Amino acid sequence: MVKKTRKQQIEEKATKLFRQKGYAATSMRDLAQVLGIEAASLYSHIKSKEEILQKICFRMADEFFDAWKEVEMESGNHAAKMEKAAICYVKVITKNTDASAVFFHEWRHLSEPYLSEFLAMKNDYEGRFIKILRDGMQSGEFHEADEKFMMLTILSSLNWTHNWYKPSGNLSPEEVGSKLANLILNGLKK
Amino acid sequence: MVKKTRKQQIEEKATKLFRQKGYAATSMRDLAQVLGIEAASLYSHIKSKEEILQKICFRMADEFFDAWKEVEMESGNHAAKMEKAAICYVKVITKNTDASAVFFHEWRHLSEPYLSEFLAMKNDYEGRFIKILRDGMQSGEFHEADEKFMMLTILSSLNWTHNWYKPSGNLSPEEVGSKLANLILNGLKK
DNA sequence: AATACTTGCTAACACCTGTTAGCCTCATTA
DNA sequence: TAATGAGGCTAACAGGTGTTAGCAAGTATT
Repeated sequence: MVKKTRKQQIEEKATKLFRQKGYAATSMRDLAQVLGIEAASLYSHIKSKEEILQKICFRMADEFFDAWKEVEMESGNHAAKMEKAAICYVKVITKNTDASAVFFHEWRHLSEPYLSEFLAMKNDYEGRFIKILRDGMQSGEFHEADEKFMMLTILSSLNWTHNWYKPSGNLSPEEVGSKLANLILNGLKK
Repeated sequence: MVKKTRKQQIEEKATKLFRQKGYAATSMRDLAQVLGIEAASLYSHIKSKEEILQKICFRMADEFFDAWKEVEMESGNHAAKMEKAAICYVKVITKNTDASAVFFHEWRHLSEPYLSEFLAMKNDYEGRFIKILRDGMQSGEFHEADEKFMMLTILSSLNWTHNWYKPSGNLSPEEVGSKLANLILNGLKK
């Protein structure tokens, strides 16, 4: 167990609170209370409330991009690539469901220029999924359909993982990602 | 064009703002400004800020339950039932994407006893989806899999519709629901 | 022993929050 | 003509908001 700095502790508790109550509805006094200190004391460690949100959002974004490297190494067909993408994506989400929930729901409270930067990254990432879909359609591996529609639908299923995944459950992140990919690729029907 | 009461106008603008900025981050003064009046004047028409949220959430819930009646009339196999459920669900969402967004994201700001009532309804509704899945698995129509996992994944795809559906687009709600059902039932792969 | 860093405090700031009280005006109805 | 109700106003409330200034104690480093 590595010793955590006070700043890390603050970010951790803030992540939990932001998830639970939402960013806007969480006050610095709420956060301070959880840590057993006064609100003003927080500012010895952090610059602002929004700085915490920025850290959470951009750290998660970094992790998603990092995980994509593994996807690029996948040399199978497009279905294999899609499965790999799902697994890597879910792995990042399940590693920290609190931060993921904040990442998915609270980014809109970022102020400029962070908001624009965030949206650009989101767009970039979505484009990578679209590419797999497009390539798979062109090669005849996937059904022809609206790529963007497909991408949004697939990502929404993957995103939702943060809401129900429990590390204590009997499914590993890889298994969850694999099962999700299977549902997406092969559907419900026999 | 039916003449709208002031109260209806307030709820409409509030829905838009709650969606845009979130419930907690929307102030009564924000809302008043959009309507061109003072914040205090709002209280000639409404009881409280939360009352607006309650109206939005429970009206949407009612619409979802109403729409289910049509699902119950479906007499085909379980795949047909699932498709019908998806279509009816999407129809409700697309009819008012603003209210849907608030419904899906802001319900946690309801206070008791409304919160508990809301969660009970949510649970009930999810149970109906689970039943279709379970029946379909028992009859051998669907692949065997964790029902709750399946339900959550399917609903998350359907829920996301509010985020990208534009009434101005070239897809009708029925078509969107049908395409989503097709992806869920048959998957991406040929 | 001197220095710097970490961590925390109290007090206060300027402003925003939802909401109430009391009053006024205007259009519709009895 | 009188009464009613819808719609809106100003002023104010009690409390919450993020944040800063200035200070103090303890711990680790030089």
